[in-house]
Formats: sequence, structure tokens, C-alpha cells
Amino acid sequence: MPELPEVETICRELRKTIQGHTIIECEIFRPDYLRGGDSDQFIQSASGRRIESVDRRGKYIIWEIGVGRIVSHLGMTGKYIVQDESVKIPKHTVARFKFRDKSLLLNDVRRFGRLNLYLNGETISALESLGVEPFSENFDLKYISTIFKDRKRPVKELLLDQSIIAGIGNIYASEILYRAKIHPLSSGSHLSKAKLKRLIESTKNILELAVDNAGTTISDYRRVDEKTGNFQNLLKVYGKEGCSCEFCQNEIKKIVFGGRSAFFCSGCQKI
DNA sequence: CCAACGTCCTGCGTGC
DNA sequence: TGCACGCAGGACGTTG
Repeated sequence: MPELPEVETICRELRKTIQGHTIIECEIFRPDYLRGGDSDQFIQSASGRRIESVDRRGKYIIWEIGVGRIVSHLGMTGKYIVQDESVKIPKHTVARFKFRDKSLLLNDVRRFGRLNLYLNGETISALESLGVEPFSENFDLKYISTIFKDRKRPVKELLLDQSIIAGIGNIYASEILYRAKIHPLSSGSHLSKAKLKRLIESTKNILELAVDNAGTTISDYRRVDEKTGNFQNLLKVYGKEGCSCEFCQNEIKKIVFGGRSAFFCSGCQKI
């Protein structure tokens, strides 16, 4: 499931492969992937445009194409695949961008992702509602204590809220809380200043380490050259229920709330 | 404003 | 062997 480190890895690879290149033509195989957007207009507006830059905001990938921006979100299983030649198009490919010497495929088994083109001047509401970038200096104690002060919800749910911090998903939320020694069910408004400080530092540290390791491949995530990430080898709690904590040897437990699973150490992380 | 919940979607693992 | 079922979960719309 592409979260910030996976999306950042993909952006870096897209910069090397398609930034500065011109979209000769594009095809949309699944118009519903545009979520109500007009696929004919997409094709019309994107064709012939040079990709000026590739950027990330939260889990969104943004291509600047002069007349506007192409914005994609990979959802759960979305991936970009660079093809050197026009070989067979794999199942679940939703779109294809053709360049002079290669094609870029957008493939998404479960189609939770999305792809849209916004012309200059159009508001991109999905981006406007995003919270702070974890690596920015605005993500500090003042910001997080102001927001968490009135939030009684479990801290793990707050970490997953993209309008507070942009980019954290279910895997890194558990890893961040483990490193910060905070129980996932702890209420946001009840966290001490010391815990909030640890939460911020752990968020930055875990995400940076994961970017350095090209993200986490559990099942679907692949880089644009179809290689896996490496951070799955460094996970401490996610998917490790029943194992013992490498710090205190207590059992790693799995609980479900807010519709998703959380993993934590029953010894290190107390409410 | 905040929170809770249903919806979308396919592949895979499990149990009978 | 086949089939039903539950699970994985990011964003968003609806409801309270």
C-alpha cells in the first residue's frame, strides 16, 4: 500500500525516467478511474505536453505539464510501470502514457487509486485539504499540540488523518507509535508534551529510514522497474503479532479499531 | 466543527 | 476439487 516513502520512491524514479519527456499520446482503459472526470478531455489536454516536473504532496503524485497538472493517487495497489518496448499490456492496466522511446503504464488491481488532470486555475480540492508534510519544519510541537489538544480519538487514527499530517498510512502508523513508545489507542488530547515530541521525532525518523530503503513491499508495491522496496526487513511490529519485541521481549499484539488493524508491543506501549 | 460508518475493488488464504 | 467467505485498507460521501 503506497504511503509517503513508497510514493516518494516512485516520484524519484519518475523524475529519472519521464521528467523532461513529452507525452506523445495517452490511453485511458478505465474511464471510471478518473472519478467522474472526462477521459476524452484528459487525453486531449495531456497529449503533446512535456512533463516539466514530478512532485509529491502527501500520497499524491503531481506532474506539471504546463497547461496544468496531472495528479494521481495509487490507492492500495496502484503502480507505475516503465516499459521499454510496447510489449503485452498487463491485466489491470488503467492508463498508458506513450513517450518517444518508452511507455509508462498505470496499473491498479483494486482500482482504489485515481488519476485526474487539472487545468491551470482549477482548484485541486484533494490537495488543498492536506495537512502538514512530515519532513517540513512546520511539522513541530506547536502545530501538533494545537491540533491534538481537542482530539479525543485514538492517536493512531489521528496519524492516519491526511488533513492533519499528509502521507502516513497503516503500516507506518504502527511503526511510528512503536518507536515513540505510545499505545495506538491513547487519546490524542491526553498525550503528554514528552510523548508528542517523541511522536514527531519518530514520524520523521521512520519515514526517512523508509525512504532510504525505497519503501515497504508486503505484497503489491513495486518500484517503476518492478523491484521491491527493502523496509519490510526493518519492520518491528506491523504484521508481527505473536512475535516478541526485540527491545523488551514482550508479545507483539494486533488489535482492530477504526476499521483497520494496529500492531503494538504490549510491554513498550502502555496507554 | 468532529466522529462513525458504509462503499468501492480483486486476489488470496482458510474452512468445509 | 470447488465454492463461500473474510480480509487487506485510502479516500470520500453520508449521516448523526
